[in-house]
Amino acid sequence: MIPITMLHTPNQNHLLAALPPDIFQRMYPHLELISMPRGSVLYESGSQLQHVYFPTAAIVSLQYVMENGASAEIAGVGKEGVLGVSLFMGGSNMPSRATVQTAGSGYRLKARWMIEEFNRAGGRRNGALQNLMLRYTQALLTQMSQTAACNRHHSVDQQLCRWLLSTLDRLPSNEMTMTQELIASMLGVRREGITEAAGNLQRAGLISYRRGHITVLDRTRLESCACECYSVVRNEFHRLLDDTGGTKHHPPQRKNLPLRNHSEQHKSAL
Amino acid sequence: MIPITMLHTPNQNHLLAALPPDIFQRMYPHLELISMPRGSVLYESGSQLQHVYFPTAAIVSLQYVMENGASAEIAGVGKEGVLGVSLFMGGSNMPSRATVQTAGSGYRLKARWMIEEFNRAGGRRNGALQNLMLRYTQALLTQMSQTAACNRHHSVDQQLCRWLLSTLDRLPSNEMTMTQELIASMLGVRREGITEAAGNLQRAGLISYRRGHITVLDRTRLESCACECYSVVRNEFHRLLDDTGGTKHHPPQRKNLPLRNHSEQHKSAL
DNA sequence: ACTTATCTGTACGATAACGTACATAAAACG
DNA sequence: CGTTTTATGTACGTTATCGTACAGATAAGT
Repeated sequence: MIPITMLHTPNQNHLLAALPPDIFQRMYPHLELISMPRGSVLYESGSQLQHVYFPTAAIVSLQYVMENGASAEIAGVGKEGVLGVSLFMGGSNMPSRATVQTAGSGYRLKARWMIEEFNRAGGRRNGALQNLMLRYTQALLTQMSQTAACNRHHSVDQQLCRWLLSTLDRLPSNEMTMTQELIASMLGVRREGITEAAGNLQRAGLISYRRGHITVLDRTRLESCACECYSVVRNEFHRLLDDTGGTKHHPPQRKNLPLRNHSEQHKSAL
Repeated sequence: MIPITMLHTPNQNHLLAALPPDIFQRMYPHLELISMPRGSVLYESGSQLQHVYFPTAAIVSLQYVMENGASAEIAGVGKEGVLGVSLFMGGSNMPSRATVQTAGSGYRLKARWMIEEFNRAGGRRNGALQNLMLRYTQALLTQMSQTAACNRHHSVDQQLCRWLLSTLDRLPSNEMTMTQELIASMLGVRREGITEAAGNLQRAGLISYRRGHITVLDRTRLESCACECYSVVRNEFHRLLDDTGGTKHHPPQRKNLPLRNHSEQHKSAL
């Protein structure tokens, strides 16, 4: 068996991979590999940030927990992102809680180091790290906006599709370890609602699952059952973060056609 | 009558007012006073940003319009904020549309000037403008998160209260010019839903209204009918932006008690 | 003053999602 | 192996919100 340390390198995180070599070299000795077991909390809402986290294999959920205990995921972060943007945005703590949703690993960096490097000026423009982090934050902003609109207008079925797809994008295979209960708490709905929605998808042959394991069988059809929110967010991430540090412009990648939602009939394809 | 130009000065916008004198002096000649009539669109989703806007009296709504035409406000911006954060975040266009919700005026600044000043390094740390803008963006992020969670879990009645309060905070008086139709499109609900919710509030004596004009009569009780979201966002804005440029820490201002929401009985006070 | 446009009130069936309760099934554990 | 825990399925009444339709009321326009 290959030693586990060989399986992990910082540039499995897309942001770390996109850094120019000189900055990465400077950062490297400060990067600390950590494992992120499912359920662990990287930081609580309101607590002081000690580190920023760059997931490589793990998926972390930013969720807001309301006073009555109800919760809702407002964004997900995987290998494409970083946790703790508030650190360099000037608030020293995050407004939400960060919980590991899919176990894996990642790298972390001390808050102080991150802040200093973020504020380091590179020539007449600011540093590439700052540039990258701000672009990521902008993408995160889009993700949150879309979540807000999605929560307002789209059905649980559509949101489940959206969630499955964006989770899939952060995973190496088409199988995920995930209970319906957990998905329900992400989407902020009842567990029974997920049972039903997932049942529909399974009957239609889009996914299959067994006690905590979901396998996506037909990604294309899953996309056509999801609301527009999935592709809007994905396209924005590509637009902002695909050209790694360059200045050339990307046109919007592609645009999914409208599918089905609250207002129209749905489940027709299920 | 006092000439209208006397009524408008840049520092009616809190961000402009919080700038250190030297930066403000440099910025001043580039600030352009504009009027923002209701319904005008400062920018469309996806369009290139030509300016950033600092409202003084106007209130602007960031709303996401879905493919089927349904819309939802994801954040509001008034004299406490700025429009066009994407500009310095690295995306050159916004993901949402910015519509003037309450007529008024504001100042704008050419995109190029803003970007250059944003990236100007001040000593070993970056400029105060950058610092301020990032803190504001962080507050905006909180607002969006909260909107997402609120859309998921809170009733129309609660959301109306929340919306009225946050609008009130951006106005000089306790009266606003606003139709139910318009509020409905902000909250992303039916107009009839607002008629009912507003009727409840009026019957309870918290507000009074007549064809497009709403007057808040009892702010305190209105707060106790709103969901926690209102105070969470307000406190975060204070925390991040009240100590203008200083480094001292604010504790959370105050914390409203839980009130009523979907899960509990509501309308009891109405 | 009269007409027209716009805004507000009300009603009613439809429906998505909820809360609750309990049954079955599949893992985990001893 | 059997027992316990955990995950999933199902059912049923309740509720918030929707969609639609239309009536009355207030402001604006001519």
